[in-house]
Amino acid sequence: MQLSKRDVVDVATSLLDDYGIADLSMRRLARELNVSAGALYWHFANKQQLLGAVADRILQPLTPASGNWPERVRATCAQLRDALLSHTDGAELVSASLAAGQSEVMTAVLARLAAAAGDAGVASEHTDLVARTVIYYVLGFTADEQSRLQWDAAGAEVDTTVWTEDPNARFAFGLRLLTDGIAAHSRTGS
Amino acid sequence: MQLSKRDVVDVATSLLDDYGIADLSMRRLARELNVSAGALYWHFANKQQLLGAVADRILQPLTPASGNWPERVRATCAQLRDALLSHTDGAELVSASLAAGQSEVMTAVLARLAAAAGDAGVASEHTDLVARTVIYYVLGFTADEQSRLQWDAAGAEVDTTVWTEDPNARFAFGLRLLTDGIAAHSRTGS
DNA sequence: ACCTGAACACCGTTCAAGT
DNA sequence: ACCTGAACACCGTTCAAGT
Repeated sequence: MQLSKRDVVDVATSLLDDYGIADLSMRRLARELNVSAGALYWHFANKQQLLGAVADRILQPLTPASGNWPERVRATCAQLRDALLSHTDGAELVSASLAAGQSEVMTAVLARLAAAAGDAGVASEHTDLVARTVIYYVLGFTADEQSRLQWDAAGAEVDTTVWTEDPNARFAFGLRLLTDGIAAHSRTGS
Repeated sequence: MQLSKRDVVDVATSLLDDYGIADLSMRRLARELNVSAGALYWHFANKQQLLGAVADRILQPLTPASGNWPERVRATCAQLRDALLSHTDGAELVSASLAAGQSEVMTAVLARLAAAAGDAGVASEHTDLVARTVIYYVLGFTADEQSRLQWDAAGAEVDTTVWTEDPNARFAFGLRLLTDGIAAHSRTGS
């Protein structure tokens, strides 16, 4: 049976879920697919591009939100965080793909957030930066949260000093900071 | 001559500056130091820890700022960004070390920002999150900026679509979003 | 068009043995 | 105490050759 891009990405995703990003190698993926490592390079130019396709698979569940701009920002960020938390090292993988410019879905999400910023009254030359700032927050927060969750699941007694509050509430609080900041920059208020 | 931790970190930093993080390997570093690769493991438990030491070296120039809380936040962020931009892949390296919890200086910076948030009137159970949110922004923004700069220096015609504005002004604008958001959460106003 | 097999040029980490 | 040398178990990528 011939190898399809879809098969490759599916198996890569399950490898990611089971063993994490550090063990997601081209050679191991090829072995899992019963194919030689070189075969993957017929379908993908390099590993970065393959990881970008996995990132897009992870981000598939994201759909455009409706409502006023703060609702749309909150919904988009919540969807993004949920998608990242659904896969081992999801935040790390998507961050890397964003940095490499290899995720098309991420580009669409950025555009969605920039449009919301525009509706908030942010000047057009700044909407992209506002969108990126929101994304930096979601990726940073979720990468942190996920590494703690995974450490924890691995049986370590993570310091619970002041980390007692519900992660959802913490996430919402940090996001509120950003939406309040955006509102302060708008011509019309929230 | 005996190998000292300082020598190792110094040479690692110059290797980083000259060839980037992808080429900063334990074996290459050992070669540069005229030592076997195994020797490094007498001084550092693993690569992550060594990279943490390099991160701390990069962050050495950071000093506690003075002034009212928004001034301290701005100064700290400006210092951080400057330090990151002074070394090839600086933002990427420090981000990784922060995630791994291997940078002591980063812990100190976080504490500084949390204190500023406290002065802004943020409730004590949220100051750490506010500090982290600011750090996510600086690291995200600077990693973006640096990858564009380095792509550019490598001779590529990066799309200059709406990217025309001064990076310093863009950085300040995004940071303003955050400080405005913090001010909105304070009991006392800015 | 799609894939294999072998090669190239590397990795991080460990550890017995040496000085 | 500090380091070497060799080994273990891997990497990403290329490319002539096969079907």
